[in-house]
Amino acid sequence: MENTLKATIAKAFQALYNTEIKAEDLSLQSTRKEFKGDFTFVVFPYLRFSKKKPEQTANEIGEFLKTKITEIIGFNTIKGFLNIELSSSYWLNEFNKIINTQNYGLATPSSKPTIMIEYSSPNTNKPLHLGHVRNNLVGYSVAEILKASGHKLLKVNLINDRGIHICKSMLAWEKWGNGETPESTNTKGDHLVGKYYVRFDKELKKEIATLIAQGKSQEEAEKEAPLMQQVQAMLRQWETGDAATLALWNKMNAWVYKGFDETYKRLGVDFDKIYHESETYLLGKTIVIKGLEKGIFYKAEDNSVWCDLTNDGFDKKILLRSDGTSVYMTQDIGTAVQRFEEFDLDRLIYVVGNEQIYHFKVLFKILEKLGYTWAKKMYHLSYGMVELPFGKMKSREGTVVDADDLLTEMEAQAKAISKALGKLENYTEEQANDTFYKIAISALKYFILKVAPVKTMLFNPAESIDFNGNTGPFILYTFVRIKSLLKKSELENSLPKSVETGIAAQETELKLIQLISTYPAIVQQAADDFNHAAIANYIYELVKEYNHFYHQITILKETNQQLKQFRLLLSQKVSQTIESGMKLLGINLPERM
RNA sequence: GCCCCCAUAGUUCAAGGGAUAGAACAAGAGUUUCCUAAACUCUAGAUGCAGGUUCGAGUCCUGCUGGGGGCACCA
Repeated sequence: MENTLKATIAKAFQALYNTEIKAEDLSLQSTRKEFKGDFTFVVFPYLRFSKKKPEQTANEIGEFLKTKITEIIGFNTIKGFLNIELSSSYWLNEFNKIINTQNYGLATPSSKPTIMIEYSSPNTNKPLHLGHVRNNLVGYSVAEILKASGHKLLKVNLINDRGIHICKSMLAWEKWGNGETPESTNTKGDHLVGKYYVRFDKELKKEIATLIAQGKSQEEAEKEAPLMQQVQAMLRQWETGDAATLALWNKMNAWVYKGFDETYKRLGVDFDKIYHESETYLLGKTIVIKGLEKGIFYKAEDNSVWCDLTNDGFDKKILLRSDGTSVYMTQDIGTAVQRFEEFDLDRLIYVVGNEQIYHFKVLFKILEKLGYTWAKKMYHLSYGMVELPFGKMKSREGTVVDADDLLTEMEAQAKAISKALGKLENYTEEQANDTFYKIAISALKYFILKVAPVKTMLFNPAESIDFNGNTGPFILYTFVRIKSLLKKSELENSLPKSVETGIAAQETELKLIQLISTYPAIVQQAADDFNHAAIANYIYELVKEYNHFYHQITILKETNQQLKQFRLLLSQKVSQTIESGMKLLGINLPERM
């Protein structure tokens, strides 16, 4: 219909004002809800062709459209806005098309090229906190949205399993651990390792304070602290492949992986491939050396290798240390090359926090300088920090919101509310717990994903477990109410495949059809913008409109069978659209709550 | 010092250059002989400042203010 309207408007310009305008250059928008109409055409930009007043121009075009398109039952013009009103039979006909479309709103799977998306990328020295949760949820959701838009997706995780940070936990465990294990302490492995990371930091600070008291400067003290010296020695031992160090490293990392797996499972995220930094950190060196030979990079007097980006708006960037070892950038160059060699990728998306914007700009620029044409296919999907009402999250200081604790707390809250409302009677304990989990995880995911990725967001733990308002549980509630309605109707599986387009549909019903009809475009837009918040906001709008409908319109007691069936079909399609959209956010829905 | 991002009701978030800037929470007032009241209805309340571009600016440009982040032989 939008295309028909545009084509006809173009014809109107030809017929009325003798002006050639391409139909695809015209833009239509949905009429805002405070005005009557379905689609709106803004005439202001075209007044130079009509040479008439806005309202007159709009009226003339409106009249032209009305005579050409039978579905138009009327129009109104307010200033330069032409609001086109379509008949209810048009919308009911649209509805019939929609309910007979398989996987409505989703493009054919794998009909578009492959996209690789890297997300999560945790360090193995501490458990996941709220910042990681945002990363995981954003990465997973964007992957689902891109899949829905037709792309084939490769979800990958690069685990940062080596370096000084994990050595800190290892050293602290050796010194003060007394052989503790996850089993002996009944602690998740990542939490146990994190405990020693915090311990290391605490002990190091003590040493530094002592040295400063003895007259050293801050800088000297940090360098000379015995713990610092020891941990650096440990990293060197790791790099030379010292058996005992590697054994400890393997043992503690295994604890962490087991813990991460539990958290990933609980968050409902997964990966098609996992990379470990311990296996990739040497990559890139030969590429850098080749670049050096080609004169793209240069060597400093001390033998360190650099890339001069001062003509590209960046600084100079070191690529190999004077001792010949790699840095973070070197590794990223290597893994990028490896990935494009291994897979035929249309895009490579990195979901990484916005503190690394500069790093990725430099990475992409260096790859471009090296002559890789695929460098322009790389994209850094950055997201803002998660802030807390009481200050910053610092894992070394223990001021974090731990991912596992948060989920547990939210499940308890869901349970308390359900109990207080007397819901879920005659559910088994297992069924009830599954429902509490679904409610809690929906609250967390929706809370985070309704905010656009670029924004720094504030996470208030007290408010986040409030299940009223624009929240996941609010959407879940609407969904289960529809489920209950369909069940009670006893017609769920015997509804017709179409409705009579002559029935008297109410305004709220037509509004719902209209909203559902925009779903495919919303999915596409969200995919183009990598923006899960567009999906979240859309579902919320749909749910609000449905709740309005639900309160205003009688369904099961409607005596007109055609109307009753239509309302049930409409409810069913709304529930399916909610389910489809929520799946793109990684949220599964319960049957009852 | 240089660079990047953000700035919208008391608070947390919306708004593909378009109309009277939407919600939610918090505040106040209502709605259950009726399909799940975790709902619905109503009231009050906002574009940091100064210019510019445009028929039209929360949105684009410039400057300023405020907040965050980045500029390591760390990752």
